[in-house]
Amino acid sequence: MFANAIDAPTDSVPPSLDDGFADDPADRGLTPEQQAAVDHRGGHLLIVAGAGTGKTTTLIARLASLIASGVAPEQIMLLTFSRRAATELVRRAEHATGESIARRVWAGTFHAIANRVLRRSGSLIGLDPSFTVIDATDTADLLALVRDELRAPGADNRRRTRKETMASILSRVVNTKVPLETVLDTHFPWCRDDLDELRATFRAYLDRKRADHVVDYDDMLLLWSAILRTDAGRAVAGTPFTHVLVDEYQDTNALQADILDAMAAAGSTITAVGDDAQAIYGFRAATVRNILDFPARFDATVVPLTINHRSTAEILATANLVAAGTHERHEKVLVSARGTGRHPELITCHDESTQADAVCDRLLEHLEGGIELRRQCVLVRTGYHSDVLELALTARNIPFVKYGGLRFLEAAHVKDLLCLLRVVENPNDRLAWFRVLQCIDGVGPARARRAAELADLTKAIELGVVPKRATNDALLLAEVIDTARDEHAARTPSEQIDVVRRWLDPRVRARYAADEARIGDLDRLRDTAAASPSLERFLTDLTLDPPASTGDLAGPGSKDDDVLTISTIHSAKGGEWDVVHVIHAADGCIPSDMAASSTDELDEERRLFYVALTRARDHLHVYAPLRYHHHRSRLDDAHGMAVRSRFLDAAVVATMEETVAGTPAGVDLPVEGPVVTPLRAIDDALRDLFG
DNA sequence: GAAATCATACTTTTT
DNA sequence: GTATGATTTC
Repeated sequence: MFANAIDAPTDSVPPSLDDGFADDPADRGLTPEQQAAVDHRGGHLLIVAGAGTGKTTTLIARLASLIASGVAPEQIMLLTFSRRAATELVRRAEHATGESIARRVWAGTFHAIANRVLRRSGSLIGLDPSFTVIDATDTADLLALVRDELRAPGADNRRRTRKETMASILSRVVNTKVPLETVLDTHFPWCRDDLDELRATFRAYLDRKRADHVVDYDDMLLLWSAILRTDAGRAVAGTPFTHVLVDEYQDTNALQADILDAMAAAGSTITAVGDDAQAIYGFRAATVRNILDFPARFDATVVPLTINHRSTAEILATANLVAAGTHERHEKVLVSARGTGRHPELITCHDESTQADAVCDRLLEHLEGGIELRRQCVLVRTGYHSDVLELALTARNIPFVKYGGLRFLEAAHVKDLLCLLRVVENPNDRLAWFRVLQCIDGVGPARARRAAELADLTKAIELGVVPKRATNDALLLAEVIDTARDEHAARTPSEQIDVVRRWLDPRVRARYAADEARIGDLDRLRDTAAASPSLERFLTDLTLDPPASTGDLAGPGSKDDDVLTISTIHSAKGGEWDVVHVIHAADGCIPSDMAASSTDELDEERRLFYVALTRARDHLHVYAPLRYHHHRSRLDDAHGMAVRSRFLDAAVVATMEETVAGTPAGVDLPVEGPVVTPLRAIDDALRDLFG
């Protein structure tokens, strides 16, 4: 999955990104409304595409149509939400046009395209083109690092803003262009007292980033936008593109709208596609205003797509009712072109493990009915909601891949390796140095900071920053880095990884538990690196397109197997499945109790639920467990009572078929300990009798 | 003075 | 399972 969609698209087919049509769109006719969107010429265009209305199909057809009417692929920029979507779009457009356009169209996420623009034209604004891209956790780490440096000795020991929170605050400021003080007041009131320290930290962070030739996610957009605001930049990165197509426009932010503004000013015609009812990235400073204001801001033609080709009328009826509860929305009712089918099922489950069993039962029923696992999907609000289910699936030998919620790149040993590689690639990267140096026995934060400041390990050893007993170890590290960096040797990324691992592996084994599994992770990284042309590309691809599923790094083999998909709702955006199982439809899960404090947040949670429901083509099962384990709550280790999701109000439930799994609600069972079904309890009692 | 170790609290969603 | 703060050890 790391192959760059821009330059080297893969042939791998993601589980499902069909959006309205299971077959190739070229084989089907377009509806009149779709055709209108495809044929539009002249000015900017907004396609308001409700769920399942064939948005992707239309976008592909428009892309193909533009090329057919003489637009060179090089003049087209295609901005998508995920790299997976970009790869898939281009692949299908290629099929539709019969031309080899994959290497010619500029297709990718905003961030991936920004990377390409910055590598090429960053020097126009004084950016070293060999910069390193850092991810959100690096941003947080770097913020913590510079804050510690700023902190006066003997300062009070009050609890300070968490580093991840600092990163969120900073990101919101950058992406919304709203002043820090206002952002604190509106979104982070509990950090208000930290205003001064935050201001100073953000300034120091900025200086540090620039000095180290390091670029974070928000910089990618910010600097791209800045380049487009120079005459030279516009000439190189703007004017050459006569058409810019943007997918999922409802989930873009103010900065991204600015970029489109600049592209339009440079002469590009913008086509935006999106659905305000599916805006689910407000937490990342995306704003629905972008899509609502698009027609006025760009003086654009609006073409709505209202015919749903995906779901049965019953599923759509339920989803429409859920959407109707959103406070600020555009009135819009989707009409199904699929005809009638089964009613969505609402399964009230006694508890989490009953829920897991109920899901497995239905999965297998559908499988016997001829619907393969790959045509089914389990959707969750947060990654750990599927923990219990995953155990049950494993126990029943049902294979699955999980999308989203994966923290592979955040595992300590993985970060160790990546930082080591970053040091090889960019000697200025002091955050990477800081981490790498602490892998040396006898070097902690204090020494690491001083040595990182020098950004030169040999010099640090000479100056005695490293304690005597660690000198040999440090010399070995310096040698390994030099060897991997040696340009004359012209090593491949995999070979470079092998070189640094000669030093790193023994330390990973010594330092961490479950060391063989961790070494295995490093092996898999090594293998994926084999596909990258350079270390820089490997590192950049990894941060811009982190492994999204458990299968992404697993290597070949699973491609042809019939595998179930488990996904967070966020990661399922744009996907569709014949059968969809939405689990944990309980208050506190959906909506998440982390996001239930304001109307806006609740509306976003409701849209999230709507997105989940509208992924289903034929069968929709919604599960509401009445008890579940609060893994991470203050009621630690207690089984809490759950209430069915507030989005499942009486009117919505009336459109569904209600069933019960496990012990009916209201029967009092032991709250603690393993919950058993009555039959099992009887059997257990018998077994006791048997002795 | 700095590093290693222990104890405690916290854990949404993602480019 | 991991990040942070306090405590002990080097």
